Amino acid sequence: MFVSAAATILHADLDSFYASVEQRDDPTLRGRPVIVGGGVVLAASYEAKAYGVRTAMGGRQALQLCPSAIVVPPRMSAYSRASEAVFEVFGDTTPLVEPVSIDEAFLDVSGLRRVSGEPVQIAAGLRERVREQVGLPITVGIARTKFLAKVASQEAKPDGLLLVPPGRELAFLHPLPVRRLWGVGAKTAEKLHAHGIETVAQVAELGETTLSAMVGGAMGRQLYALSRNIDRRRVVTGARRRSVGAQHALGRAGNRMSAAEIDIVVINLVDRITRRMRSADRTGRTVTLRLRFDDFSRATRSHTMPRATSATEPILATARELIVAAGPMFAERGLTLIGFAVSNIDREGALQLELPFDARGDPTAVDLAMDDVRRRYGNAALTRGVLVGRDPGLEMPMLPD
DNA sequence: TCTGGGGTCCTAGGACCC
DNA sequence: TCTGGGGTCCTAGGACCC
Repeated sequence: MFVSAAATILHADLDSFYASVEQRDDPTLRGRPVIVGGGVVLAASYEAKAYGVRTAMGGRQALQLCPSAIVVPPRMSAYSRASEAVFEVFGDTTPLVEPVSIDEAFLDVSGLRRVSGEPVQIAAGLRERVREQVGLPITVGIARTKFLAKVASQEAKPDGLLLVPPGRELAFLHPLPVRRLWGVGAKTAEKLHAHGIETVAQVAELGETTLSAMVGGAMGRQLYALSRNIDRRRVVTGARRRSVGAQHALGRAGNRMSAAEIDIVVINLVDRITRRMRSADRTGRTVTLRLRFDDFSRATRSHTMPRATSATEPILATARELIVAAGPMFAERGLTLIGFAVSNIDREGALQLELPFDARGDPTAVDLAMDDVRRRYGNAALTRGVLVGRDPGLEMPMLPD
């Protein structure tokens, strides 16, 4: 008989992260409803959540629900430092850590049994250390799959620990509402509700074809798998960012901004983005302009440059071209937000070799460079690549892929 | 009721190439 | 002369997540 694997995937998720940092740093906020943000709620303490306050809710509505709430402005650098400290604890627990966001991660603790004990003990120790060393509450879910570990941590919040034992998975999962399935938001839930589907159990009764007809191909396949707890994704380290972006909400004032004022915003955004790209040693080819208007409708415009870069100048030039092309929409629809993102980031392992000579004329040098790449990164790095010389017109394929 | 800032992935059409 | 199918890349929009 098939013997099921043990539950060794942890999903660790800090509780009301920003609000918890504020309560940690200011004792007068402890035990009281705290809202981080202003225009919108970025985070709410559990005391505020008890009044119905939710993340992303408008600030005014939040205060109507909870008039006694204390609103504090966000301190992003404090949250970054707290996050780093927590991830240090993660890294001490196991080398297999996959960050999900600033306040959550997956940890694979298989193979640690002899050194550190059972996953439940490891998780309990992790919670204790985060509490003692960083001063923050954290919830951990444990299961055989990433998806279920995440569902478990959601169920265990706040300040909890929950193991879903192998064999008990579907009994745990099936009574839950469809919104708990990863990727099911308001729209998809609505589509499912329209067919009378409210619980995961009801999703699991449907075939893949039926589901795909309801919610689209990829989502259908995903729902089919998740509702049966089929999730083969591993915990992976070192995943790379696929885009770097920044945005700025203008509010109603956006309507009255001159071209020069808009240009200042554009310069600022591009500068922030390219600085981050350079410090992370990333380059990108596609610049996307994101716009939002009075009625909250959105538009995007993008342009792909001939070569990946992190230099301010070409990215700013592209950004300005996109702004000029989109200009007519501003007056028409009332501009309220400008954002940019640079994507098409160099793939992991993809390398760009800069050779200080015409590579076409010196095959030996190319061979040497390729040998160097092989030594440093292995053959996998050579499946595809581009050689770039000092002459911008020089670009030759290294291998046909 | 009023809505910030940072991301990921999917879909679909058109251009272009073989 | 008239015709097919497959693949990649680019662009725009949308849903979702924290």
